Amino acid sequence: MERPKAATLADVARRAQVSNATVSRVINGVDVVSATTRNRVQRAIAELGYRPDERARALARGQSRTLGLIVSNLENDFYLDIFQALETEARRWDYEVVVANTDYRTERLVSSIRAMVAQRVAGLAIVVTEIEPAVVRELAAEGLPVVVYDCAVPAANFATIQIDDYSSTRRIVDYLYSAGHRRFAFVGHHTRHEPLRARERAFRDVLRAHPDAFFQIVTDADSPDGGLRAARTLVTSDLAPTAVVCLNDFMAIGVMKGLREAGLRVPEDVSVTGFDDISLAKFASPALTTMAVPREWIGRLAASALIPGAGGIALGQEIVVDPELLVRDSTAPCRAPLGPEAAPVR
Amino acid sequence: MERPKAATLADVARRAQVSNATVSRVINGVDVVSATTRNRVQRAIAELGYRPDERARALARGQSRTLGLIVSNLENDFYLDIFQALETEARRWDYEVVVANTDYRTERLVSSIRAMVAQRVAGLAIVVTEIEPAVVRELAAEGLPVVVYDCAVPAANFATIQIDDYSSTRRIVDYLYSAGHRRFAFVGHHTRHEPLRARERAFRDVLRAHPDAFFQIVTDADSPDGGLRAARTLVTSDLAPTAVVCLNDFMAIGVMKGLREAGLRVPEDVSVTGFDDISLAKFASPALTTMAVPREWIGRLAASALIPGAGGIALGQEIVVDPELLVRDSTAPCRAPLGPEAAPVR
DNA sequence: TTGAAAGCGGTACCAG
DNA sequence: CTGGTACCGCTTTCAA
Repeated sequence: MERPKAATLADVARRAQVSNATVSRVINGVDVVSATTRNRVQRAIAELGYRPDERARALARGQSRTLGLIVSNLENDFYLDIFQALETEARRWDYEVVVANTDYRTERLVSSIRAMVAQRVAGLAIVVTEIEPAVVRELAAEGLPVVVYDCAVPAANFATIQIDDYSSTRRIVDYLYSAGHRRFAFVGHHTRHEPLRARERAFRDVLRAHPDAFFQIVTDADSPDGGLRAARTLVTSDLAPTAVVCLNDFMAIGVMKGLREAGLRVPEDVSVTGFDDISLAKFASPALTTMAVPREWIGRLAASALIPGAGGIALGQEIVVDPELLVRDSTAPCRAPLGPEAAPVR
Repeated sequence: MERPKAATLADVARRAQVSNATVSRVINGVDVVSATTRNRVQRAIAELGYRPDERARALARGQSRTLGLIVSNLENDFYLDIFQALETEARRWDYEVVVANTDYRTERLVSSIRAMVAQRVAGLAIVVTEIEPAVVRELAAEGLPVVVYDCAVPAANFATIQIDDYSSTRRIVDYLYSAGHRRFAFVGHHTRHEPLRARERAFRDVLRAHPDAFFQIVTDADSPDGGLRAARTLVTSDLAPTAVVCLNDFMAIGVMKGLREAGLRVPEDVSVTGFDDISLAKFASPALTTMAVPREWIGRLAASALIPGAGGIALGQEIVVDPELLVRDSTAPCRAPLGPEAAPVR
């Protein structure tokens, strides 16, 4: 039982009694091929169940029609949504897209980039938190069209999509503060990614400006599980925060679970906020107050920036998106007695 | 600003003053190349930033090292988990994997299959609900190694991973019945996929065997949103079910949300069950009682079946997995007064 | 309108 | 141990 190897263009040519060139012509619909010849070829194609080898075509053409996307973690809907949007847009232009998952590991970022380069993708979108200037610099030299999210890289072949993490987070904290909260917690995940650290920084900066506000910061994995563990830490802390600002929705889901486990009600006892507005945010109970990041738009934009003629942002450009605060049911005015019951951490 | 095209093997050969063959040898680590030559070549490779073109390699070798995976919907963690597991296993054997999403549409299944064939993937895993014998039959002729989940296709180049949907669902319903429930609802999604219909059939069969049990069936999209809408239907129905059996966890999340919206408590007022045991099931509130399908294992198995020498199941074989019932917090003994308050539907 | 042939970037067999 | 050289499957001049 040998595996029958697929028919080739030459097989078709032989069967249709024409040259390879002619078969190629009808496949690509170029030149003027006489109707009779065309029919003969098409019949041969059908009879043989012939499918052109895309790899060979790309090789011969010297250009591929596939885009690469590298993300940190598809389990986080934030990344998945970007993938879907990117793919939808790419498909419109008859491009394919291959995804790679880094699991937040720089080594995998590196190997994924290498793999993409080896596949000779037409363009590469990088949306990860573990990005490092050094690894990306290598790409700049490559000359490959690249778009990176939330990480400014100055290079002629790079487009950048930024989001103002700092002021977005300020908006969240301001909102919570004016709702009367004074004891805060920030739940983040380990990362050296500057834009993400900016969320934490904004949190700190806002609260430090208020002499009557106190806060603590806890860090865990970027997952509901991480959020859950973080919440367990929070509930046993002295600060007893009434407002928990989460780095993103993915962790917030776990945080709420952890709070509930401890018998605390959201938002009656504790307010919780997320970031991203993943679709699940709506289904969390209660529905999560969050910052809506337009992932759909970002994905499309990235694709069109990578596809020549798709009218996206030009390489070398930088664009910044502005998220919107969505107040849902996980936040409420503070009902706790004013003033800390304990000393603030940090 | 022209995009500099990547260095080729020939460039390296020229720079290192050796033949193409020798460069190829050091790249592949085959044959014995003298240390000095090897060094010279490696230096040239480094200096040029050379990366072998994988497409060309695959073409020349006559075999690719990438696996294809086609799923219905990556947003449903069930599929995502399979993807991750498959990829993990594939990576172990130095294979890549490309995923395609069909969004439950047969047309996209067809075009995805064509695309995979065109890419000349080494093997293809199909895990979709919209599978149709006709489209798959085309593949059988292709001779491509294929593994399909939950859809028996007799062909020499096909491996099949089955799950006993019927008896698994029976187990769930039996459990609920013995917990005292008598008024049931089944929440499914539109599908002609036989194995999925079997879940509904099992539900029906069990309950029809109990003269004192009543039930209704509602159908919507496979998503939390679909579940939400289904729940809204349920709460306004005359039957007022005390136990809701969902086709899967993805929908169950929405169902619980919908029940809560209507002021019903889970599990005090209504018990809810899912199927799959996606990671979010744990984070739902309350934690979902569900049937654990070993996706991790399925993904690995699929990969190894497709990779020669990986020791997976042989092509032409069929294997059935046995899910396990996980009783968590979304189900409880029935507290409602016995007997239906309305006539059963169907 | 159609065919011959030279690549595209590698691999691998055969000599030397 | 190294070089020469036919391909792999398809595209694309260049002529006919």
